[in-house]
Amino acid sequence: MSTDDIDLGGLVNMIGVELRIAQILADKAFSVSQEAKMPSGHFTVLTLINLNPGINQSMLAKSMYLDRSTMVPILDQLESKAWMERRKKPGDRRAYALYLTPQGKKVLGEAGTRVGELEAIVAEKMGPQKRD
Amino acid sequence: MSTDDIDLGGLVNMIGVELRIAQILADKAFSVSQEAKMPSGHFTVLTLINLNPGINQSMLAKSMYLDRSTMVPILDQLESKAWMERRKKPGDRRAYALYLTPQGKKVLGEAGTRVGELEAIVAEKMGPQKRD
DNA sequence: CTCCTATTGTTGGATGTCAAACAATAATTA
DNA sequence: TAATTATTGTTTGACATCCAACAATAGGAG
Repeated sequence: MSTDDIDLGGLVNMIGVELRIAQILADKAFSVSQEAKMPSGHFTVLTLINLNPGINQSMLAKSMYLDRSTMVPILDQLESKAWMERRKKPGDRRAYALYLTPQGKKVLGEAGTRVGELEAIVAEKMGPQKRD
Repeated sequence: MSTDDIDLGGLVNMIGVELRIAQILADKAFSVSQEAKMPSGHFTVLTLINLNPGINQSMLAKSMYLDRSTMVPILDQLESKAWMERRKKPGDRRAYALYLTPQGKKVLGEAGTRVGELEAIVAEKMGPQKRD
């Protein structure tokens, strides 16, 4: 019995399930191909900080649809690699202002060039009907 | 500073990120609206067993793009609710054959009627460009 | 038949995520 | 101004998921 023999019924047309499968495939393709061992989420974080220097953690989390608390260990890791840093925000003693370090910008630049190609591969892999 | 003010750069066009956001919204809408407190994955499991009576755990996991090991606790829960059962498979002493119980079919039927409406709501919420 | 390989379900460890609670600080209201 | 409410970053606990390993069983090669 191969996977192709399974009756998916109306399930294949349910939007939630479709999206779920598509996202899993996209994530998998990304992590497999990325030799710079950076989770896809970390790459997104670096990109957003680069585009929005001084952004705080809550806004960053919101823009990625992640919880604030989820952001904390991610930023801890990126900061321990010295790819970005938390600076105290002038005018709000609760918040941090996030900035990429020079090393962070360098890493982001190198990884970024590969992502364009990868997206094309993922799009191809999903097939035309799913991508559309 | 609202979320709308964040510069997403080319990120919005990256397929992986788009899918991720779409799926999160879909899942959230599903779980919020579902008064029968069943995670969306559990609903999918019941549907697939219903459509493929006697399917084994590995095939089920494969068809949902989940690991075999992930399936175990899900089935444990569904079985403890007496919504489906593991029967010994004749001819293969390693595998289980999965079947819905009468209660399981009843629950699935009730939940199923609501899902159609929900999918439409999710599609609406995402907006036409994202859905397409 | 006998060995070797593949498959099935399971466990345990690692990671990613969320939700709830918290203290510190900011913003709003009375 | 004083009191209340909201926000920020963090910790903790609960899940979901993956991967690697395992024992039991099945299938194939010799």
